[in-house]
Amino acid sequence: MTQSYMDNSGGIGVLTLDTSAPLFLATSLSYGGGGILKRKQPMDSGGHHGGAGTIEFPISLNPRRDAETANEALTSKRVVADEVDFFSDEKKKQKKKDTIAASPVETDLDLKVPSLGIKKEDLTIQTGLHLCNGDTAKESVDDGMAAMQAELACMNEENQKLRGMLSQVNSSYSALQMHLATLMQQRNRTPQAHEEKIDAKNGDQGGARVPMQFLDLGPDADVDEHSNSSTASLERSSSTPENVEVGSMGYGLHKNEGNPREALPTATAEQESTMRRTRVSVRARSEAPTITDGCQWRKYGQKIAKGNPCPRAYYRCTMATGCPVRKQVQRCADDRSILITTYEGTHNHPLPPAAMAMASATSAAASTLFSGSTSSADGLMNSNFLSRAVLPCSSSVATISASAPFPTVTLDLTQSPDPLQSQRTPAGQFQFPFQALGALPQPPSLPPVFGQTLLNQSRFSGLQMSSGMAAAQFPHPKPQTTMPSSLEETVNAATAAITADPNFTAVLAAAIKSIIGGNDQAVDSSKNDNVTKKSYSLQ
DNA sequence: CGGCTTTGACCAGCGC
DNA sequence: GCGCTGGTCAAAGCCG
Repeated sequence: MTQSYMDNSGGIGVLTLDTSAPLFLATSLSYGGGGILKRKQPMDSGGHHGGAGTIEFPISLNPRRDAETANEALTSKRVVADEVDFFSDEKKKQKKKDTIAASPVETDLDLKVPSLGIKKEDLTIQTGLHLCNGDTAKESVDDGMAAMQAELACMNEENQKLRGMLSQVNSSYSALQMHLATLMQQRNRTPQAHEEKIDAKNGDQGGARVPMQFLDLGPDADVDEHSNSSTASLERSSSTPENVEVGSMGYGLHKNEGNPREALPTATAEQESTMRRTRVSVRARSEAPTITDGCQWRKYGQKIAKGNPCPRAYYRCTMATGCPVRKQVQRCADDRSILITTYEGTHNHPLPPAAMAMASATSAAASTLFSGSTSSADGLMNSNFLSRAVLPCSSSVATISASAPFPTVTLDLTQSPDPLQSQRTPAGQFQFPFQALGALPQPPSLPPVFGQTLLNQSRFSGLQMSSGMAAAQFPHPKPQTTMPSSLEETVNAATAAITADPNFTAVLAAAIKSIIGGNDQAVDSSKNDNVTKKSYSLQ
């Protein structure tokens, strides 16, 4: 028996459950509201049952929707089983009469599924019968019933497996979130010591203490209340998952004008200056002139740069007067379909959730660059983790260039094995994957924020796999007790990163905020028609 | 009419 | 010092 979990990046995916158990009836169950639960049981031409069937139902990339859909799916599968039982009990006699019919029979039945809240009239079951005539028909009916019983047993077993997997993921999230919370609390307990370190560090410079913060997740207007540390932001987000509206809360990436105590990665003035000039380059495939990053930009110049026939366009942020953020957009000379967007500077104003995605990503990348020695193992690890946690939706690579005039972090989103991962909108516009990530509300049963991060990680790490790859990677998983190895590795990597580098919290916070940031686009994400499928195989 | 894009000019940094 | 290059400015034009 094979289960395939197929996902897409646009909000609707398909969970396919392939069953090798022979089935007699071809049933198709659908319900309203855009969802589809479909069981396909292909029959051979001779009318005998055989071959693998598939059960498909939609799964969104939306964690909350995923959880809900998964629950629905589990419930729906029971519905299928129940209805098949119902079918057996109530219609069996009539069914046997109908088996003489030579062609498939489609019967619409009104169903009552109170647990799903589905209107009776929206739920129909279509049953196709492929039967032989004569004496073989009765045998086929009996075989079919037996096969159906076996199928029901298999489905029940699958339900248990899926529930086990869901429970496992939930527990993993909870454990990791607890770990994160513990680390955050430890960090909060020692701000004074942290400040004293800063004082000692600046003492030789005449006591002039320069607020150093590249990554600032707090709002301008309310520094005290929001205590613009990523820790506070993270905890607040965790504690109030229902009100996670980054934009409305005034969160944005901007230069810290306030309390140095809240500076996360402390740095020298030289470093600060360097960080202000630090650039984050995003490579993505897009037919659109620019990527949709949520900010408002005004073009102020265009140049033909040396070595690239494609002109380089210069934009500056116009969301607030005096915002120093600028970006350069240029197509790759080697591959014109690749759009290279380079961001520089930090916003001095709150950002809309959609813009938080990119801003957080770039800021996180830049912070990663300066979170300790970039040449150290930590730095490399963080960069590696950045590419996995901040940009888990693709096989993106975060690289740091020291040869450029200014330090440049390059996030390559073009190396996905599946070109659809580039999140192109129907209009061909590229949307930063974070928006797809951020568009995902919290699963109700999962811990907020961090759990979502990991959920996204696991989801998108899966997105990198083709069906074959997935099958190869998870040939015989044991869903009751283990989670996918990629998720496990990612969790381990996250844990190691957190424990290895205190500055990583800043990066992590930005990454999490990135994912939270685009919540308002959750609806839009479902409009994405581009389907990127992943597949887990359960044997 | 305001906002935006286009585009040539200007400036600064850097290497030779 | 000169030339090259990247980056920015600002006037002109376009557009809704």
